[in-house]
Amino acid sequence: MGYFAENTPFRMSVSPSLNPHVSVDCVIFGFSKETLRLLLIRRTVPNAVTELDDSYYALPGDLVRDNENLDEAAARVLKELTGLSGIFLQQFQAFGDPLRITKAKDRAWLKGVRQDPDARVITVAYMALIDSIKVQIQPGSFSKEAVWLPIAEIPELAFDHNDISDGALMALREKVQIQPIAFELLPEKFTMSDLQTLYETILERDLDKRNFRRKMLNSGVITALPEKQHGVSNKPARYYVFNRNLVENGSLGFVNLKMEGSFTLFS
Amino acid sequence: MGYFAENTPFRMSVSPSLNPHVSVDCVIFGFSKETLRLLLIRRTVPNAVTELDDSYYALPGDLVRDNENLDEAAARVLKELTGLSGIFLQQFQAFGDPLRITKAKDRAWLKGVRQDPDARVITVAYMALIDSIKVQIQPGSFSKEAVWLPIAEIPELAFDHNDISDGALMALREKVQIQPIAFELLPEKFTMSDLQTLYETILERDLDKRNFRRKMLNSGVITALPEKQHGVSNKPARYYVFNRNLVENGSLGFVNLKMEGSFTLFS
DNA sequence: AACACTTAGTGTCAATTACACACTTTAAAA
DNA sequence: TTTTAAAGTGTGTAATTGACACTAAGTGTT
Repeated sequence: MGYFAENTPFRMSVSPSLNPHVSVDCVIFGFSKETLRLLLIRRTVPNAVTELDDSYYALPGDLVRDNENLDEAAARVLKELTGLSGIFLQQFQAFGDPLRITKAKDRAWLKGVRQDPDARVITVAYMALIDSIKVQIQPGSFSKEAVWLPIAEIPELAFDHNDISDGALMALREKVQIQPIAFELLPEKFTMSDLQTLYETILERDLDKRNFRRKMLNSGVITALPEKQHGVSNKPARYYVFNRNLVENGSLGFVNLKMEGSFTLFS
Repeated sequence: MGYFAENTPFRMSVSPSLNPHVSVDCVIFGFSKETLRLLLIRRTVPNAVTELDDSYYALPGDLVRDNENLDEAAARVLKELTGLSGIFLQQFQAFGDPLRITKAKDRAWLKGVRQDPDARVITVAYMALIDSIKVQIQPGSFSKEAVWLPIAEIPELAFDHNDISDGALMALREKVQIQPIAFELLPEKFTMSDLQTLYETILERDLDKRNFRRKMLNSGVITALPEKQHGVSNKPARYYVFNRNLVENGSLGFVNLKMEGSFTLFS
């Protein structure tokens, strides 16, 4: 019925198993010590000949393989680095400036690592939301070293990775106001204060405690547990869980953090 | 200061001027006769040997050139087809399934048109919002024929273009509820009823006339003109214009069509 | 000239939701 | 027993939402 033998996905003309022209990069968000953080890998430039440092940070990423789609490639990168799967991972933007890989340090690294270091590479950027406690950096993955850096302290990164992480942060701020996804950054059980601090951190503004609690509880996205904190030297806080099921089957609407000057249409 | 002569963007090893691995596709929305429409091109399959029709519809798109970024490529495709530039054009998703170009008809077309018809192509999809009156299909562009088809009547398209247009429609529905972009589908001057019908069409639900007017006027996104309709056989409607400046400099918040079950956080 | 037809345009009230605001409770530590 | 620190709780006012039906202003018809 066509040009191929049945069920043979076609793969020709493209080298070993990597597509040398398309990569994925993951902007991995975590939340600890009241700060939003990114998981970055440290690269060492092979036979560094530049006058600059011989190491620098980058977003975890990789070329896309011929037998996987973009989502799969991103999930693979995430899994190889953190050991985790089933994580919130969403494509948010493709970056394809022809000059995105022309910085000297980047080119030195590419020379040591790619067959065709001059090939133009388009990258599809994903953002992942992780409870950073769960992450155990995997040895033997593409980087020896990975670190959680507060978003306020991100240094100059490889390629256009600063653009990408900036874009991810903007996308996160917007999405968090529309869908209840912030929970992905917390452990299963969390206190109301944890949740509020998280929102305040992402949105960079203070929220009223009583109004916040009321909204969250009325909305039905979280359920109170009987359990409370132990061993804290103040009134122990109650634990809550996120109602994943309710949200996923869409029986719940969407979060709607009202912003300055917003307006609303209606039926 | 590096590996290249000053200001020389590097371009090597990649064939003539097209990147054979990355394309852009444009989902071009228009609004006329109270329906949302897509601008599609008709392709003819060269030396059709299949038992199937020898022509079919596709989204306008093209391979990305080596000297342009993704946005530029999309703008070029849009301009070549419609003659328009400066149009609302926003990237919304990359599609990269390895099997996206394996359908028989697609492959027949690729064989007639691409150097390496087997190469895997990732495509970056854009959505454009156009006042369809302004479009004059350009002769000599990559398709002889282009048509506006109501979204309810979109046939089976090339490649994964049905997935792409479905995705665009979903993205449009969401964006329209967050940012005042629907105006891009109307002429500069429009009546309140035009605007309401547009929203109703996109959202597929009825809105209350009086409440709609109140919201739109209070929000400040539109300004009334002194001018009214002429020659209509009923009470002539007032014209309004969209306040592009207000919206673009962000002095205005964002549209917020409230949905079933939504909730709001606050300061 | 009167009337029919069609779409534009307008106001109010009740219910809901937003937002501002301060004190009491509960535990551990001193 | 007192101190310290964070958790947890309620009310009143203002703003917004949403439901609802008639009049106004033109053209076309008789």
